[in-house]
Amino acid sequence: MTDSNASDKENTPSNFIRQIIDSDLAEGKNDGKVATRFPPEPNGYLHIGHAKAICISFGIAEDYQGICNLRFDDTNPAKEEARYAEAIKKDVEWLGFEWDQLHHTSDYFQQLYDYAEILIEQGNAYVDSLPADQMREHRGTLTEPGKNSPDRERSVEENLDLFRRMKTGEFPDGTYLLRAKIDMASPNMNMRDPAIFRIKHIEHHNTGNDWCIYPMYDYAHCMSDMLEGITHSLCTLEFADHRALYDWFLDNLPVPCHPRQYEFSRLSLEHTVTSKRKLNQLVVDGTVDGWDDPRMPTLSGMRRRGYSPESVREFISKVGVTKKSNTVEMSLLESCIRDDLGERCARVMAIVEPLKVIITNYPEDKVELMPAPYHPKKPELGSRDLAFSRELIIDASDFKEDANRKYFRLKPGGSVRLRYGYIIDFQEVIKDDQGNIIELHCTYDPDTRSGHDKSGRKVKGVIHWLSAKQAKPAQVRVYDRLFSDATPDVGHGDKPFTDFINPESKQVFDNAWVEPSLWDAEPGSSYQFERQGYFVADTVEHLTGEKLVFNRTVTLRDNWAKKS
RNA sequence: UGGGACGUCGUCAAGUGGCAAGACACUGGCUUUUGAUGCCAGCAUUCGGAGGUUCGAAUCCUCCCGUCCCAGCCA
Repeated sequence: MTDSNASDKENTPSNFIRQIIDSDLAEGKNDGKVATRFPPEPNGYLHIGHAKAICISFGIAEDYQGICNLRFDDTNPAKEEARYAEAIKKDVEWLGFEWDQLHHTSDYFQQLYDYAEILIEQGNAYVDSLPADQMREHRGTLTEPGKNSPDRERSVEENLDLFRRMKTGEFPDGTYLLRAKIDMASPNMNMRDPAIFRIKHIEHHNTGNDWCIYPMYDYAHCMSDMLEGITHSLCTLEFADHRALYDWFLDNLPVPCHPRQYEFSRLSLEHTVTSKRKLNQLVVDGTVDGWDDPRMPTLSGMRRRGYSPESVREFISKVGVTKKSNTVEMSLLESCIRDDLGERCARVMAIVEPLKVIITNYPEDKVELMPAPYHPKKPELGSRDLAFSRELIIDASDFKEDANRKYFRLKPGGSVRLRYGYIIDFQEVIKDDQGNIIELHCTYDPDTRSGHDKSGRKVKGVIHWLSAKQAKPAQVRVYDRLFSDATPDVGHGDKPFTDFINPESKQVFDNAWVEPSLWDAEPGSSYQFERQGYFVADTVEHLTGEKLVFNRTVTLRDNWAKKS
């Protein structure tokens, strides 16, 4: 490693933003410093798209030995709440990042106000009394220039007087508006005399009733970046048109530095939606059980689903950073979590849909202990003994009455190996009056005990199982994609995205059973249920040693299921 | 119809004038007491299209086509 700027850079794929920073550093800009920020509005929960923004800004700060601030962009008290800010902090920390400074845009309200007076004194801002609807008419359209407001040539003295009276609360909401005086004919709509401060007689979660005028995003954002000494202000593509305005404020005001804004494309994921408004709708409509429902692409939902922060960061790294609109396949995310969990999770036995199996040639009260390692490739994870007895439970899907040759689990006339146990041979299927399968009768082959096989028998199928008497009851929730369509909110004309909700996105199994070792499972701990997938003990409803509740994070890859 | 941005494998994505990385997905095969994992192999004669410049173009130029974003006193 000869590059002095980088600590971990070689582990992170480069991208156009890092190339810009590299060349800025090479030119000696910003005294060789790199400062970024993550500026969420505390009006909702963070989702996987925000994870990308977080990883980019915090990741760059880490790799270039710079700083990254967390800043709550709280300029609209009508929508923001302190509880969201708390949730956001938790999510950022969960992802494994530490902010350098914690700020609120509202901390800068006084400075923002003072700079606005300078703008007025310069003749670069004016107080407008145009009602909202007329202002819209004056703005023009995408192809037609706008018209100047009648108040545009108000004197500096009058503007200053009005602005100060706006601040003191003399006027009701919507009566006056401070606007930048730029160009009503600009082809860039953002430059047609944009609003700087509006009147809102609303209590702010951070500043209380100190203010009744609040700055707009475009003004507050560039100025906050400047006040914090941000060097690279990284945001998503839809703000590209705002860059001209971002620069206009900084170019016209007497400021000590001029941060540069760069835009990257937002992340979209197949079979879900990433828009706070739509996610909120799912919560409000009761489609999901809350912002942290394991089906939600929110970070709190993914956490509850069992995604690890490492897997999310790996996913974001693999997705890359470009300016191209993109929609990533769910399979990439799933492969990241399988990789991570597969490496470190204990393998355990669990039965989601039980089917009783009686081993007819096994003594009534006999119990044998079968040693079973927790991980096939990591002996250091240890092992436990599984009880084997006359009455067993297997998964209903591991028996099929009319199975073809390709099906090599249990079937009439067939044999199967019980993992870490014996080979059993099918004898009889027992049904009730309605023809429902009640239980299976099988015999075991004493010569086939796992690790002590004297029979030389080879069977193709291996299934997981539990001894009925020792097993612990559990609830298992099986989650699947929230939407059946890959892009529920794109390309469906007038059809709302809610038309594509997957009715089977959540299945609850109340009669599930797990091996005794899971009695001690802590909330939030992950396991591989052998042959099924990765599951996590629910952080809300799972009670260690009392009530077991597991959520399916992701299935195991299953080539056989795909083919059939 | 104005402005901004973008078009490289099914999905992401390297590539910055010298002869198309990688990942996921997919398809074969080997190993396997998880139909898992692991391993091996295959998978863009072509970069939205058409011209042009050049010994040489995904990279430079011209025109065309397509997609996304912008008309909040939201961020």
